[in-house]
Amino acid sequence: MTDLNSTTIKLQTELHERFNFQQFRPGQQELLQAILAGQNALGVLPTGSGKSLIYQFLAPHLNGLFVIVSPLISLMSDQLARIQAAHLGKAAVLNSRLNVQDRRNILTHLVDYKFLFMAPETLCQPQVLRYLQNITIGLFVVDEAHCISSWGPDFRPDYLRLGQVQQQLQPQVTLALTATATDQVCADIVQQLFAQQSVFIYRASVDRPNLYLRTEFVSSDEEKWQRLQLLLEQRWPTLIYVATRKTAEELALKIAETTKRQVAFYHAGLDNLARQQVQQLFMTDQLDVVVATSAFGMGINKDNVCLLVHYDMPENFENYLQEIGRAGRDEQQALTLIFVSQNDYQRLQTRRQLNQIRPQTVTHFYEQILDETLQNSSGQLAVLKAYQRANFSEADVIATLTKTQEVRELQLQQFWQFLNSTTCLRQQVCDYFDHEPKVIQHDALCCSTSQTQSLSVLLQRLNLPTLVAATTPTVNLLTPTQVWTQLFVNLPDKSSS
DNA sequence: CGCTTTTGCCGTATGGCAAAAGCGGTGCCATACT
Repeated sequence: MTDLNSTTIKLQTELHERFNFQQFRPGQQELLQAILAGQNALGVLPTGSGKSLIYQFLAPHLNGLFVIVSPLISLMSDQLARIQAAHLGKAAVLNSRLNVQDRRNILTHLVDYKFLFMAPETLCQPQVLRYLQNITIGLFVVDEAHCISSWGPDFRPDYLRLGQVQQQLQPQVTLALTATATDQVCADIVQQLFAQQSVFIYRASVDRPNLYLRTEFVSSDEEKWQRLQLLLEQRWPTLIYVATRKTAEELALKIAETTKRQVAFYHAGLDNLARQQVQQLFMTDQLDVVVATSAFGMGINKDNVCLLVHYDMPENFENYLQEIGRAGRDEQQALTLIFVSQNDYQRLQTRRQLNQIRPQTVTHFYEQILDETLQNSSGQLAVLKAYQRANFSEADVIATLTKTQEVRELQLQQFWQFLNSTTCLRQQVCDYFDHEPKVIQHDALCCSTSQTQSLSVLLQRLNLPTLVAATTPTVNLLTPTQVWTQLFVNLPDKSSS
């Protein structure tokens, strides 16, 4: 007891002295204590709760290099910049954007570094592994660890190799971090990454009391548009999620033409410059509305989004939670609204069936038989090639994909049931994700099952914070109108494919 | 799967019609090319 208390005080003193924070966010201290005691750990902590502080804090406490696996280059650069700005230790990013010389310099001087960031694809390269196996790894961190479950099977298979890599690297401690994980996803992470090793798990609740969750039933796309217009009368920082790049562009254009909102679209077909411009304009409130695909998300930290609309529904709880989580980061009241349409549900159903990789296709790929499906789908081919690089057997690939497709199907059904249910939506979100049962305060400002009220009445009651007068544009930034021109010039089909 | 959009055919100015095509979103990496 005394020991624990004195450790607590020491940690808090250090937090204050090194980082100038008064106290830990929930989970940080528990995870730190477990790791300092030599335990592997899995932390499920909400976005913005300071996950990266954990490994930053540990730098002076554990010998050896900290290897941090991150899914996106932009996230790596972000973290690198922060560590360098705060002088927390020598740090580097390893990825394909480096030239041969820089890459070799890093790999041959690994002992000089404290933090090394990279994507799983880089980490899994035999050459990289050889260098890493020759030095002491103090901490192995898998950031956004839910990617093991959500991206591993049918998008980025190298995520499935992290467990094997972890065993080869023999780090002193391994830490997995994520913001969203059900019991099943936690089990996946534990099994894939830690196998037989013991793991300390800390899980915070996913509940966000300042988010109002609303379902809005519609029978046509026209009806969506009618209701969206009501929401765009005020100057609220707004994020609209849609299912396709095409819809993103078309809806943004429609909004620009018919409302007073400053708007842009955002999807992965835009080049880096355009993406950065949209992000920056949105961050600085020079854009009111961004219409985006799921490309808009990880690593974008705008805290005052108070209206978040799912114009098209996502295909599962996991994506839904991640996406509504981008509203109300400032703890102010925010409205999240999802259009529920039978058509959209059927579209998702048929698309999922169409796009799944069939066992026969896998067999054809492994036996090098020409397969029509593969010829028509470069995406499927890329996934299979990644599996092959990772030395998966045909049977393993088929088994993994079959299981994943069953899971995806179930996830969609569960999410559809949720949207059509009449019990508290926030309660259901917690029931779905949280490990510990939690009772939600189900008041009038909770969700659309609370009481029937029209959209306009609800908007009055919620009293969302509107933006004040437009901020003065920063020098060198394009004005939104120019962004428009720019974005339409950069339409994806011209440059790619 | 079933619906919408594009293409191809006539044969020569414009449009009508049927057949065919298309049909998602997330990002690493490597390779081959400037």
